[in-house]
Amino acid sequence: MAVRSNNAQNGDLRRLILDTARHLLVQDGYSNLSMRKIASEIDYSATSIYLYFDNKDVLLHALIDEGMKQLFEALSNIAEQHEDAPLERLEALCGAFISFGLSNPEYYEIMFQLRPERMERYPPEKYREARRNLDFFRSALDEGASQDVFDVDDPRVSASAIWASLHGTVSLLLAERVDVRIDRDDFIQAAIRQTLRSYTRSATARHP
Amino acid sequence: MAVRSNNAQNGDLRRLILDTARHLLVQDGYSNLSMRKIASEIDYSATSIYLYFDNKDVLLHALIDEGMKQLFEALSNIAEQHEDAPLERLEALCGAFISFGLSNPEYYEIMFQLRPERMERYPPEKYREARRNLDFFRSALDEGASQDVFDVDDPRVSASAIWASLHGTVSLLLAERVDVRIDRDDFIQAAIRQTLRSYTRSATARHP
DNA sequence: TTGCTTACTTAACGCCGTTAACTCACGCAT
DNA sequence: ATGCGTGAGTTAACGGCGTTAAGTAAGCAA
Repeated sequence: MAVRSNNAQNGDLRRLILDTARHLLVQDGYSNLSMRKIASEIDYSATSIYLYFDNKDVLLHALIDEGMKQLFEALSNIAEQHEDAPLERLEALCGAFISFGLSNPEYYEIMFQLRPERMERYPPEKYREARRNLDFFRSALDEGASQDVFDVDDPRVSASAIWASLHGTVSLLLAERVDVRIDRDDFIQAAIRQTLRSYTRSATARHP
Repeated sequence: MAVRSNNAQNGDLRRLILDTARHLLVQDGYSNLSMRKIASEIDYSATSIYLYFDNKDVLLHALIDEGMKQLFEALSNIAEQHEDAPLERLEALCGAFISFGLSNPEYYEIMFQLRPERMERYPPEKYREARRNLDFFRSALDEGASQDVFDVDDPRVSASAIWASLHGTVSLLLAERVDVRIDRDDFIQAAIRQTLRSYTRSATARHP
């Protein structure tokens, strides 16, 4: 209870739970994150958490949301650094996505790697927000296409395909599934170059 | 115990466990697969399983192995159907990989989506075997490069990058994370075309 | 017959998410 | 001042999990 007085005055136990959950997630990983641990970390009973979150999934969704916002910030920063150079922007966005995943593996796991069967369906409003991150890629493709830098059929589909490629790259790296004899940065560069090369209209153009 | 007499004579309880595990995995998914359920399914005590498998991870590895062999079969079949057409072969391999993932989601999950922290490190011999699957892609690139069909720097790296792209595609589809407004097959085709286009040396060649 | 081995079971430990029932201090109306 | 409702938090319990330690019973060898 002495401990408890550390807490911000009162009423925001919810906030405290969320902060602690984030902290434990990053420290111990998703698979070691439990309601009981979160509770004991802040000297409350496990059931207290249920006063503020319906269940573990809901708590998790709140964390996912934080992660999506962080990713949005990262991509947003990158995007405005290359405002009128779609190719460079797309390349930088790819790098930023991968780097976000590699620097925040625990967030990445809950954001993109949890199968839906183990999780309540992602609520639609949040889903929409999560998709904003994809829009950075779509816009870059769109603008690039109109400037004749890119050769794109359907930017929405292509953006998703790019995302898939980046997601695979991050996933394999996080799962340590890439051949150890392959240099990590070489692999990342190859993945990005592979992605870009598919859409860049070469100087000796494809369309006559 | 009446039930028990159904079993193959004796001694191959190990086999029975494995078959039951596979069955339950496919039926209920990885997240619902438990030692206790496997045991109760075959009317043995949960601890019996430990007479044949050191722990759940080891049992899982045995299942992963089965999956890897299945995938190998699938890719192998495809590869020999396009023996001397590296481009068509690569395209077919991509399609086969994705189709394997989508038709065997539970296998796919344990084979490629489990994070290593929740699993004992994949034993090196099995790791090597798993990598044989990647060799189909590497060979296609290799042969394609020597026939001047592909423009490849390092086939080992490129094969991994292709794999990443395919893995991302399957993962997003299985996790139902692709924009619902995008047609599933369009997405798959886009992903494959994106991958291929990065390596195909266009008729109006890139290198002068 | 005794004793060893093999194949399996029972009981238990310490985790987990979650529910139901409770306590108890505070603020308010009487 | 007294009683009461309410909100915030608790304890106890349920049924699940992986795993270990100890026990048991049948079969076989000497």
